Amino acid sequence: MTEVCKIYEEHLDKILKAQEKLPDEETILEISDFFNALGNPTRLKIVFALLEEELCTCDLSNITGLSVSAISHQLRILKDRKIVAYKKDGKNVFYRLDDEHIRQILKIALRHMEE
Amino acid sequence: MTEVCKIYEEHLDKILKAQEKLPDEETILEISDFFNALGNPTRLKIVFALLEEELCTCDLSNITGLSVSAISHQLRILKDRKIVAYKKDGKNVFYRLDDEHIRQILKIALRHMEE
DNA sequence: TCTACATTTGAACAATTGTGCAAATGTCTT
DNA sequence: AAGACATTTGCACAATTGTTCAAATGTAGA
Repeated sequence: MTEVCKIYEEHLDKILKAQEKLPDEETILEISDFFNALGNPTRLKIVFALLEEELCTCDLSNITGLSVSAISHQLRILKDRKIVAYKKDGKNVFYRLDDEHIRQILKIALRHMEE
Repeated sequence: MTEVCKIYEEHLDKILKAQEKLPDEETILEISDFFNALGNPTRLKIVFALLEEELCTCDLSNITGLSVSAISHQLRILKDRKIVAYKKDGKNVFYRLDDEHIRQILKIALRHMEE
């Protein structure tokens, strides 16, 4: 950052208070990573598809029309960010949503969109 | 996409059902844009700062330590995605969260992180 | 062990993104 | 009208991202 604007005396309080209340950098990064995971059409489609029932990589490829490889790469991201969990079954790997929060957030996001 | 894996006979039902239930492309893009807006550290900091009270571009620059220009660019994105609203007051432009859904979603995301 | 197929992985590459800089715009005060 | 300062905007550039391809790995069955 180069440019710095003047701090109004009267804004100083707000600024210090806001800075204090801001979550620390690490928390910010965790939460933004979480939203970022949902902030991509392919990954969001995967998550929506998993709302109903668990599906394997191949199913998700067929559902979305994307290559198995592309799906697998995105599944890794969703897995790392604790949005999906998986279970191996023979040659297949079945993915499911990792917890109830995901469903809640999707529901609110849908409601938010309908305005 | 090049590689396509075989559809299991027994998975065909799941696949068709999932495809049917999937929101249409436009909705997917809208929702992923929404999450994407929150999925960046700078923008998320702005949103957290605005949880308490409305702030102007300059305040947000001071709070985050980023240039006024960088903040302004990110505010435009948050504005376009209906996450923040603004009001002009003389030389200043004050931003605030646009609706209650944002607060709800942040609350759930925080809870999701605490596990 | 060999074959078939599901999945993952790493490299490569185009596309997108986030930031700072400089210039433009807007608004208040003198 | 001129100066001061907040904000926005367009450009440039480095960094990140999403996809494909090719190769590697894993697993079941002949």
